Amino acid sequence: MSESQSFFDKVYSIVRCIPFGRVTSYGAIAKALGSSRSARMVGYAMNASHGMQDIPAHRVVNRNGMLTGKFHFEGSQLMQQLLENEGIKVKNNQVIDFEKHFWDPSS
DNA sequence: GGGTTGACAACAG
DNA sequence: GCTGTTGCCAACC
Repeated sequence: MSESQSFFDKVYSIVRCIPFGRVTSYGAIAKALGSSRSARMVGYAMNASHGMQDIPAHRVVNRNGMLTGKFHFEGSQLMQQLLENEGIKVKNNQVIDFEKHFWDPSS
């Protein structure tokens, strides 16, 4: 139970640690988990995070800074709304100044 | 136990 | 520069 957390739990742990007004990418999280190539798993874990209120999945976007998973939210505009609420500008499902708002999970 | 899926990422054409 | 395909790895059927 100490370090035996599943891949999902690890992802949740990192996503939950994303500071306010910051975003990160799936690949960055996957890399932080030690599997830089399991970015898809990160997204899959997010899919299960729907029941997790402590998982700000809206702060997680793809490496391109695009809100790929916005369709998985209850409202198509919910994800963008949350990001804008944190001071992050979103245009056409894409985060503006993604690099500036990017947060390294290893940090 | 095997095959398919997937909120991505990297490479090739 | 953009579109298409492959790779990864764990979960789901």
